[in-house]
Amino acid sequence: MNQNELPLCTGHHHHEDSLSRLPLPPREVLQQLAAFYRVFGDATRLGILTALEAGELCVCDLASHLSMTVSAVSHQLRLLKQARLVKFRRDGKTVFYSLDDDHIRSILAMGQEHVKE
Amino acid sequence: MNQNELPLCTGHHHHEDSLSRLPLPPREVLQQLAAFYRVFGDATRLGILTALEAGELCVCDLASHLSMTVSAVSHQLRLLKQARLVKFRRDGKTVFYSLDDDHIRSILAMGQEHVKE
DNA sequence: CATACATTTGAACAATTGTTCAAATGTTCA
DNA sequence: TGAACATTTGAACAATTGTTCAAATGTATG
Repeated sequence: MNQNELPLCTGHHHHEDSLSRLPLPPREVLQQLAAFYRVFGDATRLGILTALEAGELCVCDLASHLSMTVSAVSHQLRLLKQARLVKFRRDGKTVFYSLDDDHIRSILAMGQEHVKE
Repeated sequence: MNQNELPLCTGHHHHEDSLSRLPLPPREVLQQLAAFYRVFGDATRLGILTALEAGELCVCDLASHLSMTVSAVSHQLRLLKQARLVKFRRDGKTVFYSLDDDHIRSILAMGQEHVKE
């Protein structure tokens, strides 16, 4: 940050008081929150998530449904796992993925509603 | 995409039927939706948005509150404007930004709830 | 008009991200 | 065990992103 640029804000502006009363969430929390939203910020991952609204699916079916490489889908599934948006179970050779909880569904629905406007 | 990799999915798996009944949203819609979520996927922008929950603020106050360059904040405000998450009005030399509607507030609240878990 | 201040903009840079390809794991079944 | 299939993983690459710096725009006021 430029040391000379900060103090130049001399004006005591409209809602400066209420601002000083509002604590800025710690940087770590903002990063964590941003990381959460970022998981939804990719068309491939949204494709996976909306497909999983139909029920559990294996990697292979997801790939053919999205017309994407199995590898690419698997990489994205790893992120979705880490973010706890999907869960999985293994049945023999195939691994079935599904939405982790209904919370995810409502988040997806809300975004879709906003885009429609 | 690898042409040889797609047809290798020979298995007729668990919910393949319900999948074929679920239309994949067109790529354009998924991209649009992803772009929307992506706006929330940055700590600086989330800092701006949460600060604006206190009321309208000028660029300069936002910058000092976030301990960031005025320029950096202005760049991010441009994205927030484009995504229609914030609106603004000019009063003399200063420009006041505020949340575009209460819809944004509920989206922020929902994310915060998820992170707390 | 000239100066000062608030904000915006553009170019450049490092950092992050998504996909691909090739190779490695698991798992079943003959 | 060995062959076949489903999935995962790692390295590499292009594309995107956020910040910085310097310069440009507005806007009020002497």
